[in-house]
Amino acid sequence: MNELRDKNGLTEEEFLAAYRPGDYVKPSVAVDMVIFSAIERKEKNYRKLPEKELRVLLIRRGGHPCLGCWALPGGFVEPDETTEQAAVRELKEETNVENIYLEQLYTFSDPKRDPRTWVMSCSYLALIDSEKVNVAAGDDASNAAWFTVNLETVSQNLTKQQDGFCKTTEYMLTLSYDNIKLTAKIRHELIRSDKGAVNNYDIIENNGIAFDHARIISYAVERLRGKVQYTDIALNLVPEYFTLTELQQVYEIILGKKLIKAPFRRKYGILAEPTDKQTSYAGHRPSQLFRKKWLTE
Amino acid sequence: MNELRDKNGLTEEEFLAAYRPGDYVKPSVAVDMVIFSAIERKEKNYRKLPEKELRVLLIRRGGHPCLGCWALPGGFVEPDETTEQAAVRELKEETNVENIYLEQLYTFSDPKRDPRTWVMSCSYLALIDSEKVNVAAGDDASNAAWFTVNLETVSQNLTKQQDGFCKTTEYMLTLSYDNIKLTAKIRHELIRSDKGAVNNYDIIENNGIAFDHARIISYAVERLRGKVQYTDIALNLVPEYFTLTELQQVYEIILGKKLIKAPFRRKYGILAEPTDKQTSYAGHRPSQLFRKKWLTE
DNA sequence: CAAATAGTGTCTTTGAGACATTATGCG
DNA sequence: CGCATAATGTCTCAAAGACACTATTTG
Repeated sequence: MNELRDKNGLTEEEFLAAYRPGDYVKPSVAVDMVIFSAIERKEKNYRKLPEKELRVLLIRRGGHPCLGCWALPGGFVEPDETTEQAAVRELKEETNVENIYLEQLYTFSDPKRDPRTWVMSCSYLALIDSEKVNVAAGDDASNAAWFTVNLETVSQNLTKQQDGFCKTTEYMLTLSYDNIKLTAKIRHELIRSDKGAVNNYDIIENNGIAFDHARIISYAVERLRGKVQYTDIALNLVPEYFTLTELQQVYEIILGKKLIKAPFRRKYGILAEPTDKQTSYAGHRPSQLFRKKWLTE
Repeated sequence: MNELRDKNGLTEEEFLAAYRPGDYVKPSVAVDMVIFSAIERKEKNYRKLPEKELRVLLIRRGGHPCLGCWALPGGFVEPDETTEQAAVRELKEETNVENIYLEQLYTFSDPKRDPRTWVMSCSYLALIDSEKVNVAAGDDASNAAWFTVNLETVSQNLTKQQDGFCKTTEYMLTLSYDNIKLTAKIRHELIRSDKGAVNNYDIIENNGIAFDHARIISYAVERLRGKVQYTDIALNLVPEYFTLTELQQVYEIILGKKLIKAPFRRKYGILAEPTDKQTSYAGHRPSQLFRKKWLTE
């Protein structure tokens, strides 16, 4: 607190005591959580290992707008909390989950993104391991579901311009659960030149995904794809004891491609600490179980 | 727009027509811009190359709160614009700069970060090349200045815990301009375990930097340090024609360390397209001039 | 010619990619 | 015994780090 006086002769203390907020229009600020998990699909052949899938938790909207559509869990930020605290609180209230990995993703602020009124969304990326998944959304299970996530590039166009370029990429996001299939096509236009960088994202098709949540989910997948390669973030998707093959599967479903075993283990084996436990009765050679070894730098 | 009716029998159209925003307390949302540039220090020895410094544009506050302190340029978001559009508008209004690189940084939302009222800050990282710097803040030059940025780790403490660790790092941020020296010490506590990841940032000392802007600037430096290594973002800090040594200097001041010439050119030479121009009368062998070659992927 | 930087060559080390080989519990 | 996966060895290739050497303009 400083003692300087402003042009009205007030100290900071006096100024604050006299301060009345102006009558400006303010936005509502919500948090939306993209909660991912790596869940095993049931395998018919008893000898084969189950395959994992990347899933996201969605909640079916029971009221307008976007009635019947599927939306990310979320809620409004309250005046005595940070957006992160709001995310933690909503996570607990809405999905009954605590103590999971959470990081701020991006703040979406298109004034038309909510048809009701001006609502910004500060989005969070959350990761939860497959053992905690069953707990999630226990209360309201009929309106919550773990959708399998698929994000694919469907077309790309590159145009060179003077001093830069323009690249247009179209992504198809597919979310499936039982016989429900939600899709969205997103167009990303990137213009790069001496005059700055412009990123335009547009949802150009949307089937059943509420608000701009298709865009938020796509953004989250991209963030996850990037960070998984140079951080230990993937450990949050794996249970307390895990095999290296399991960890590799997590990488494969995030990156959307098969990886080769030996180099994978060389690179990401540092994330795992061997234990004396093993898997058993798997119909083939047992596998050593590991524990998480978080990177400290 | 869907035709489903909600529990009150309304279609979405009817619902929206009847919609009245609730009377909840809402935050103000501001944008704050961390505008960096790489500016050459005057060199006394005519033969020596000038050295670059990483600088950030700050504006001296003329009113409470934080009267007399130096703050990031910024302003409030208006109801018909995105935060990005607000950043572009404020940049033009407040510093008279257009067409520069801009990317969203982070949304800071501590409800106490502004002593007046509840104000969130959606911060942006902006980069401007040294040739455009003179224009910046032309109107209000006496209250705007390019401060030299220094961010150093002053201590680090690592404690292993069950299933994870806790790391505490203290950073010293020093901003200097003429004989003005602003400093802040920031403590970052990172707790990582099966129960999630917690990041606590606290400003534990602050001399002359407004609000939580010391934290925002530190965050921006870290983002820049990270991104410079795997993107072409550094090109935004270099003029239309530049030498590879100049580009290397930009990397060096961002990363805070000397780099070796040959490997630097192998790695980042792809960002530069040779021209037939050269520097001249530099007191030593002239250097080839390059133009920016933006990465298209 | 000397100062100072420009620009290149190359050795070493590291690590990723690709593939092959050996090992082993289970039914 | 054979299925399916576990675990490791090794060759190749690409890139980073480190250092040395040559080239060139200017005062």
